[in-house]
Amino acid sequence: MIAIGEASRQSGVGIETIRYYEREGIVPRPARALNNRRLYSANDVGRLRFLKKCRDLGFPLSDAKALLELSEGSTEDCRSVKELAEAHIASVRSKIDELRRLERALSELTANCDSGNVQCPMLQRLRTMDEI
Amino acid sequence: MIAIGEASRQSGVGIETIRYYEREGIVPRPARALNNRRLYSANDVGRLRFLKKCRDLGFPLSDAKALLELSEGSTEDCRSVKELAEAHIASVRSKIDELRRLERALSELTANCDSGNVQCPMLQRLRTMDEI
DNA sequence: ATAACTCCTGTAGTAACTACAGGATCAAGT
DNA sequence: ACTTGATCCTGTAGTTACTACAGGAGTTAT
Repeated sequence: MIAIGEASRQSGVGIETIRYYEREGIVPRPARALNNRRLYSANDVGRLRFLKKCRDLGFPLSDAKALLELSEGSTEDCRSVKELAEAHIASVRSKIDELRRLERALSELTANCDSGNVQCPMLQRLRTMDEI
Repeated sequence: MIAIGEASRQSGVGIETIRYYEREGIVPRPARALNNRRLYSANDVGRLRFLKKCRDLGFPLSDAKALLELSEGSTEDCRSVKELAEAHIASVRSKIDELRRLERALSELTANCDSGNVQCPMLQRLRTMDEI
């Protein structure tokens, strides 16, 4: 059983974040030492690592929590997992599309923007354009 | 001079958001009618529309504010505008790259995830994988 | 013994809004 | 004149997922 700092090091989840997950009920309350300090098992650290990976993959915390629960269920409901993951993939793809449109719009805006102008063409377009 | 609801309609910026921008000093305080209601000029609406476009383009509000101020200066500093815009383009591009990597990782994770499994391969990988 | 470290609780701050609560005022219809 | 519904006001709290203290207590190393 290790202290919170070591659990943080081993899982990659910040100390404050671990306590936050506990407050929010994302992870169960860990054991406590006699001096009231939190004590984490290897299992607890595994949970934190799992959450870290989900968050790194961009899943919202609510999804990460759901995946963790699915992962701890007796029979893992693969379909639910896949549904969550595919919804997330779709949202990632639509974000990519959106950002690509943005990138193009921005590139066009800056194309004529040379220093030395008194009237900046980019600002002018921003003032007058109708839609992005 | 129009009321806040009409300014909201004409600019596309929500009523609460307009008041928020006022509180935050992003836009100047508008005139007030005798009954204390806010009154917006065409100029005020123009400012809101400008901010809306910047936000739609993904500029953080602080950048949107800076661009608005540049846009209202006597000589528009095109170089400052371009710098802001190019930094933003760079951040958009890096977000796109990140999301692409994410998309690939997610696609791989779900590839073997067929319903009916008792052990979900995606969850297993999430439990054991080292890095995303 | 003292310094430096880690831990505790609890609160507040971040970005950019959004959603009320509780009340005042206004416009339109009867 | 009166009522109904829309709009407006201020002020506060909630959202997401943390992050950063403040102020105190216990632990470890020299």
